[in-house]
Formats: sequence, structure tokens, C-alpha cells
Amino acid sequence: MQLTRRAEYAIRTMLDIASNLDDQPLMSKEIAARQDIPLNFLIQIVPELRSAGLIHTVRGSGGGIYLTKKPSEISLRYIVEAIEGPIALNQCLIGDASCERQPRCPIHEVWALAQRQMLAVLEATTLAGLVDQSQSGKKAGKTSAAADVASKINNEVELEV
Amino acid sequence: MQLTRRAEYAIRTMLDIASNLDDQPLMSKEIAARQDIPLNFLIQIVPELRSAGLIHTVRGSGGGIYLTKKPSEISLRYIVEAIEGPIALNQCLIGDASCERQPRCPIHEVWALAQRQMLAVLEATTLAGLVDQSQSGKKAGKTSAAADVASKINNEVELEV
DNA sequence: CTAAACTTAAGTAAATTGGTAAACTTTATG
DNA sequence: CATAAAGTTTACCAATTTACTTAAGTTTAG
Repeated sequence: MQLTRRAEYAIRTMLDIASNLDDQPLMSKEIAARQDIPLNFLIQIVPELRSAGLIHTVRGSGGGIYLTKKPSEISLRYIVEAIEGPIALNQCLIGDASCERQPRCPIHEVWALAQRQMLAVLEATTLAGLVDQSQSGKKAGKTSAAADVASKINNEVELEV
Repeated sequence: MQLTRRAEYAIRTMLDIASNLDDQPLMSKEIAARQDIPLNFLIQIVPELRSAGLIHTVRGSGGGIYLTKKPSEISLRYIVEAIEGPIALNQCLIGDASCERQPRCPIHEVWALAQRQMLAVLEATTLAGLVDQSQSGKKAGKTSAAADVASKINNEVELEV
């Protein structure tokens, strides 16, 4: 029931690249150092992001990594699923999957709803939104990416975590 | 990122007991057969539900299991956390946990929001709601427990899963 | 041609998952 | 009080996943 380190590192990596202002491609080594990711582990994650079409990589001296899309077009959901495959909170939500137990299993439907609620947040959150917040950082404006998302899906529930 | 079998079986077990109309305690063996749970596995789960205070067990011949609370007072969240411990979609959400990376890490806050959305559903879903739906089963009324919950938290997001 | 950079393919220790098995304790009932 | 029915406890296990590490490539700028 928890995000893997791989996916967390993938998110940090994508965010690191999206925050990069030069148009030089970034090297894995820099990213690893800046984001506290074991280099040899990151080096394994990068090709997965590439085969998912999220980044381009340039080999050889002077090479590195850059994004293939605009940060505003890359959602957290997309990044997570690039690494972990489709998100399914319950086994019965894999694929199109209606529960095999009953035509309409009540448990199945509750998990489906919980998952929709969660995915809505991950889908509404883009790298652009996250970068904005990181960069407004110390400034007066206290809008968080999460707050943006919350207002976007205009339905945050009051509940202590 | 997925519910374990243990927790799924725990939910089925609790729902099975809540659906029981007699006030005879139910035996693990019956429950296992009815809910397609390997008996020897269920037998391992039952004591966990008991130490979480969700059920009482009666030993010896004629013994079995019954609920300690009313089905309307038992939420899915409670059952899941009895088995898996506190739900945390990201490592940085364990405990009270503010992210150690930044005072306000944008990634952390997004996951916190996603988790609140998900937990709201699991918390609003009680065994009573699920039993209602199972039993209205074939009838005309098409209210699902999930639909009830959705209206309760009055904010379901449109999104294809 | 060589150092910088990504690529590919193994390997690995530890934890988790989903079970199974066996020995034990408690208790109703005859 | 004997016995069978029921839950309890403990231990074990194989497969998978996780989070890495290592090492031997390949590509390319300069």
C-alpha cells in the first residue's frame, strides 16, 4: 500500500529536470547527488523513464537527460505508472476487472471509488505545478501545488490524516 | 501500492460476520469456506482482528467469532489498519512525518492530499453500509455502498479508472 | 583515442507475501 | 472425565519484491 522508492526517485528526477532552466541536458550523476538518490539505482530507473517516453537521453560525453514534453503535460500519475505499471489499490481493480466474486461486489466498488479519488489528485498534479511551488518557495504566496490541486478538483474532504 | 490478501480476507471475514443474522458465533471454518479463504491462513488473521478489538472469540466446542461493535461503527479503514497498520501511501507520510527533505516538500503534500481523499472513502464506508447493499442485492434499488459513500462525501470526481 | 556518459545484464541481501503445518489450550457435551 | 470441537501459538517455507551494487559493455564529443 505504499509507493516504491523507485517511483519516488522517478518523481524527484522528473521534478529535478523540470526545474532545470538551462537547456543543457542533465546528467544522472548531478541529479543523483542533488536528489539524494543512489547513482547506480538511478541509472536503472532512467531507462524505464525513457522507454515510457517521458525523457530523451543523449549518450556520450556532453550527454544527459531532458524531458520530451512540457512539465504542464506530465502528471504524477503518469510518472508513477511509468515505473510501477497501472495503479490498482486492490487486486480486483487490475485490468478492466469486475470482481469475479459477485456481479457487483460492494467491496470492489468501494475500492474503485477510493482509487478514483486518489488518482484524481495524482492526475491533476503536474510537474509544472510542483515546480511553481518549489520556486515560489520562500515568497509570500502560500499556494501549494496540493492546494491548487485541491481547488482544481474542488472537493477536498475534511479529515485528519 | 496494493491491499494485501490478509487485509482483503479480513474485510470479507468481517462482512461475513456482520451479515450473519443468528446470534450464534460463526466458526472460522464456515467463514473460510463461504468466503474462499484458505482456512489455515484465516486462522492466522483472526487473532489479529481480535487483538485489534474488532471481534470476540469463544474457544472450545460451540465457540466461534462475533463482532464487538455494531456494523455501523466499523469502517473499512479500521479493518485495514487493524491488519496492515497505519495506511501511508508514501514513506514520508508515516507517523506525523513532515518530509525530511524540505520544510514543505511539494511532493509530500500532494501525496498527503491523495491519501486524505482515499481515506475519506474508506472511513465513510461501514460494514452496515456494505451489508445493506449485499442484501438489497437483486432488488430494484440500485444504491451501492460506494454510491452512498460518494454522496456522503459529496465530492466524487469524474475520472475514468 | 580517450574520457565522459548512458546501456545492459547480473547478482544479492533483506523484507514481504501468501501460505502450510503441527502442537497446544480451552470448553461444551455425553 | 473423556473426547471432540474450537480457537491459539509458534514455526516454517517458497516465491516475489525491494533496493541496491557490480561489472562489462557501447556511444560520442573533443
